[in-house]
Amino acid sequence: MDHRCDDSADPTVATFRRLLRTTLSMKRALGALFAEAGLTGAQFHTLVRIPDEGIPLTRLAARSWADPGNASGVVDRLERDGLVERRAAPHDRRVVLVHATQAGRSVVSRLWPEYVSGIHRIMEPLNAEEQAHLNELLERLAGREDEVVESIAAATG
Amino acid sequence: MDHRCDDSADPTVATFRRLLRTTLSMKRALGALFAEAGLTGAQFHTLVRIPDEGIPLTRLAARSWADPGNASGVVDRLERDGLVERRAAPHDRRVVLVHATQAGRSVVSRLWPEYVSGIHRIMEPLNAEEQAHLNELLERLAGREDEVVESIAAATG
DNA sequence: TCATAATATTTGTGATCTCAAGTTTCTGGC
DNA sequence: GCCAGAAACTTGAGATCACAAATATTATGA
Repeated sequence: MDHRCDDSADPTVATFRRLLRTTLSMKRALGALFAEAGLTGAQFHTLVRIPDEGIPLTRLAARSWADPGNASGVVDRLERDGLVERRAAPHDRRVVLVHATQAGRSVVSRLWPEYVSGIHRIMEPLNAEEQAHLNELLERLAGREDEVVESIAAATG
Repeated sequence: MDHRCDDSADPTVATFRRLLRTTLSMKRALGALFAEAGLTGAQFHTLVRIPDEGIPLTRLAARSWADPGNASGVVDRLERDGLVERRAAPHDRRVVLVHATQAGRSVVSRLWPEYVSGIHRIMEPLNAEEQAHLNELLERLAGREDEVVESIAAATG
């Protein structure tokens, strides 16, 4: 089926595939960083998005681009490892507020500089102007979806 | 920890996050297309990479950017659904050649045009020149990694 | 007030994914 | 010819992800 389904014949498909491929290899590179600290990428990205005041689980899920059901599991494991705790929300008994523990905060503080420098290393082949251009192109591709998600999240809290 | 870990303060981190975010939403959009045919994205991308002559599983894994262990499971499920079969390789009894069945070929033939048009719809916000530029930027980010993978794969077969 | 719709979370299923063994089968060197 | 080392797969554990069903709670409208 190669003769019929040759994506390299279509530059748009080739670009799309390169987008997936590049992103995947970047995620793998960063994963090694998290692994040193005993975290997964999902756990780090979830933990990092918890504000000091705590946050409803569903809103946390939106902030980390995850399904609420998935976020629940990630929080389970973070809680098991003592990095996070669930507290009841005073105004609404349906809501579970997720808080970072002291341990969780310190893990993030320790990992954050490495995370940033890791990303800088990954993005190094592009200068600031090119990165800005990349950002603009991606922004147009994503459309307005993140604003939508963010507005839903804001309405929830 | 928001005050300390504000990614929007660093344009490089923001761009990186946008890359992850955009790619994720694209994958989700395409997933809906595959679901109609009873396939997952991994299954489609694996199936599509099987040449008519068949291909060793490890090399197929490299072509679909997957771990061999991972690809083995995907092939399990494709085989269960009758889209693929495993055959012994004549020259090396360690090797399992993965072949697409007639059913597998027809699924791909049917899905391929929708796949391509779906990608074109996703990439629509960018014109050809912008897509080419995006491709070039991503290519530089990915470095030479895919050439390396491809060369390893070629040496294997 | 009360039935009903909407929300917030959890739980369960099926599929991936990464990584680390474990098994069988070559290959190269002595 | 024999054995250590490499290669091709498979299998298993732990975690994620997409999705659907179930539960608890709050908000709404007649």
